[in-house]
Amino acid sequence: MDDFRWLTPDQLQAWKKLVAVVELLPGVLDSQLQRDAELTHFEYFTLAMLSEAPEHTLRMTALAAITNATLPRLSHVATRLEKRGYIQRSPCPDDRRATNATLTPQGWDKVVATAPGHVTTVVDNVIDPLNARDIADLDRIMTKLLVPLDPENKFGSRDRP
Amino acid sequence: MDDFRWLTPDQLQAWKKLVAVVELLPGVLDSQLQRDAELTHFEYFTLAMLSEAPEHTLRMTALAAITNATLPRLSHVATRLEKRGYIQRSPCPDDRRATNATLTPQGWDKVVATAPGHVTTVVDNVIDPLNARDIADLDRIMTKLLVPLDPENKFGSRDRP
DNA sequence: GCTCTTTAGTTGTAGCGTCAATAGTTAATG
DNA sequence: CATTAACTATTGACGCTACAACTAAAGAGC
Repeated sequence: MDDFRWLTPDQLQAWKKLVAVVELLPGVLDSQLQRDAELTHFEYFTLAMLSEAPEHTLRMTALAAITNATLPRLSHVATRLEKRGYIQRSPCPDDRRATNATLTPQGWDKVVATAPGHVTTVVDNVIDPLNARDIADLDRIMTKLLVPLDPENKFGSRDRP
Repeated sequence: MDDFRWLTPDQLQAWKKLVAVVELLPGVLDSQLQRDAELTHFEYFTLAMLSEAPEHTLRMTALAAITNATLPRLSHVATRLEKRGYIQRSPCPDDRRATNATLTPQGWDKVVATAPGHVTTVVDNVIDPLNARDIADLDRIMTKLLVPLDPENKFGSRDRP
């Protein structure tokens, strides 16, 4: 690490800043949501993805995919969200191995009540500091990064909405 | 979340991709380091920052700053790293409240041995997918994001190296 | 039809991070 | 000076995630 530079100075600098953002951003999102809604960002994002799904329902595997989560992680979170009455799980009729997760009316209300504060946090911390060109560049760069991070596009992160 | 768009489609898309990267990148870094060196990325980064410091020594607060960590987090990590013989803590002579963390020779060896594999992972997942313009854009955008994420520049993330 | 493999999901455990509380030290105020 | 406030660091408890092991059902090969 002393006299041999593995990354160029420009690369190293950009990398360190990316690391800083990756370390700091989750904390900012989590603490606002924890304070205002007693939800982690991942819990909120899970509810939000269900709220955008047809019939507010997705199979666990599909939900894990669009939330970029492993199945065990989602399963634990689903247990907690179900206990709190925000979602309900039911066996899938088509495939008896599968489970459907459905947003309950209370879950919908929770998303509706929580969204404004969360979006404000996102706007303040991510959208407002950037102009239109920055947003376009950010999108382009993140798309490129997701190729190796998610090689099979398993999580569908690179799809258009 | 249905008929009222809080973010424009472009903003929403860029935001979702940033979230995906923030969720996926730590796992990729952690699993390589865990597999090859039994180190978390944060542990490695902590050792690396010490390896670049004068006399391989930093005060806990300063170390927490450049690693973007809270003090309790660093304190726990320091306990583990000290037990494994990679760092040593000693009271600071100048300020009896303060503690200095110093990289041990074994800690230095660990960094030297671990760096190549880690850098390869970074290159494969972050540097190679991007061209020079992307790197410059990434640096510019991350710098802007760090303003609200780290308002007082407490962590020094925006400083030149 | 019967194995063998793959897929879907859950559960338990161990490890890491956050938060609140604490102790000890220094600086600021009157 | 004496008192209060602010800073530095650690600790313990609790919650969340990763990993491995496991159950159960669907598909593949013969």
